[in-house]
Order: sequence, then structure tokens, then C-alpha cells
Amino acid sequence: MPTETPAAGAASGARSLPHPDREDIRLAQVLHALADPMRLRIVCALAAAEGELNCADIELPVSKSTCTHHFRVLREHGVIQQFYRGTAKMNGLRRTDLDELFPGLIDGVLQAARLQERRLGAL
Amino acid sequence: MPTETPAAGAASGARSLPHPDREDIRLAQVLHALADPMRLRIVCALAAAEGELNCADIELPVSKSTCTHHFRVLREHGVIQQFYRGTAKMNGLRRTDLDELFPGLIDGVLQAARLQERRLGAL
DNA sequence: GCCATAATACGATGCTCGTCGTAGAAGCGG
DNA sequence: CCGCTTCTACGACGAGCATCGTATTATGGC
Repeated sequence: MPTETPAAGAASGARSLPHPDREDIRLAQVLHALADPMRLRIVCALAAAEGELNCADIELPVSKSTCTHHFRVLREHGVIQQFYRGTAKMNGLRRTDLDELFPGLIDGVLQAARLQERRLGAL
Repeated sequence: MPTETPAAGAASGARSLPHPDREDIRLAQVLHALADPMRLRIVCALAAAEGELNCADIELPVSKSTCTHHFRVLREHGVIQQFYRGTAKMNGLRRTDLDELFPGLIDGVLQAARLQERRLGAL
């Protein structure tokens, strides 16, 4: 269940990953987070995986530091959810939160991304 | 019909307003254009008006130059359509183009904006 | 205890963006 | 023709961002 609030339990380790509360998520911030090609790719991969994904499971043409940066932007803007599992950090879309706040938005963006990829790929 | 291609006719004056072709519109650019609070407000006003709106009909807490800048960003990223009518410049959403490229996206964003406004206003 | 793995933090750099003010251009009405 | 309204162009300034490399921290296994 990747849509629980991570506050419940504080998990195991000491490394904390601050997530915004659902009511603190702002549309403009979500759109900004989604407006970067790298982050859009991350979100699409996460949505396609339907579950959690390791940070390293998504291949991006950028350095590790930049990758970390993008994941953090997505998390701090309320788009994804992150937690540690051993040395790995797992990622998941905050679908239920986003769907409750902005019904149809994420689906629209994901479908738009798929359509555009198909359109440009089959050019 | 505010959704025609403005290339047909070249209108009256000499002032030209370059619009991107529909197939040149990119999702990331649209999201980026929508990610600014001012521009989001403009788009919402335009959608609510259902027709064309004068630039000055939308009150924004920024200077005139900044306003012009935002309108241009929206136009150059394919979100709105602009043309001159006398000294005024009229604006309209490119709904049909956007709906064809990214079905459901604009509706999702607009509804999300309305929901958030209601949520935050009734706080 | 110690090393390997995975990710972070920090600082730097170059680019983009949002904002503004002022000066200028295009059309309308007398 | 002249002034008024409306928008634009240009330049500037400060902030933010995407990117990187390197040093550091946290976890798990030997």
C-alpha cells in the first residue's frame, strides 16, 4: 500500500524524508514538478510500475546527484512518496492523495505523456 | 470560431503574433506555462469567459510588462491564441488544439484549479 | 570491526525566469 | 494632425533551477 501516510510508525531507520501533508499540496507546485522532462519521465515510469521502484531502477541521462535532486523535488511537491528499505530508497506515486485533491489531473497528464510519446516516436 | 489557425488571412494589421503549430506543442512546455500562478489565473479566466478577452480584462497584481510577458509565454507554448482588434489584443484558449493533443488534460487542470480555489477559499 | 553499496549533502556554475520601469509603436477618435 | 489608449520592446536585476563533482553518511554482509 504505497499510499499510506509515512508518519504512521516512523519506520525503522533515522533517515527521515519529509513529505508535505495532503492539504498542503498546491496545484502550481505539482504542475511545476511535472513540467521538467526528466521528472515527467520519472513519474511515467512510476505510474507504469504500479508499485515501488528503486531510485536506480529508472535510467536517466543525468548524473546521480541530479537524479536525487529531481526525486526530492517530486517528493517535496507532493507528487511522489519515498521511504527507505535498507540502503535502497523506494519511490511511489501519491496517486490516492493526488486523485482526491485533483481528480483526473494525473490521469490526464499521464495519458498526454503517452500520447505525445507515441506521436513523436512514430514520426 | 476562436480556434482557427491564425495564418489563414493574415488579418488586417502588420503586427504579427507567431503561434506554434499544433504538432509543435509539447506537453512539458504546456505544463511549464501552466505552472505559474499568474498564468494559471489567466487561463482560468479565459476558460470561464468562453470567448475572447482583452488583455486588460484580467486583473493581475503585476505590472503591465509582466502581464504582456505571461501572455506571450502562454501563446508561444501553445496554450492561448492572440490576435489584434484595433488597439486591443484579444485572447482565447486553444481548447480544440489542446483537447486533440492531450484529451482531458486542460479539463483536469481547470477543474483542479477550481477545486483548490474553493478548498483554500473556504478554509 | 570493516568494506561495499546506495543515496545525500554541499558548493559551484551557467542558464532561465519573473518582475519591473521606461521608452516606443500601432490604431482610434476628435 | 494630435492626443489617448493599448500593448510591445529593451534592458536590468534578483531569484531559482538543472546540472555536475566530490566528500560524507547510513545500511547490510563478511
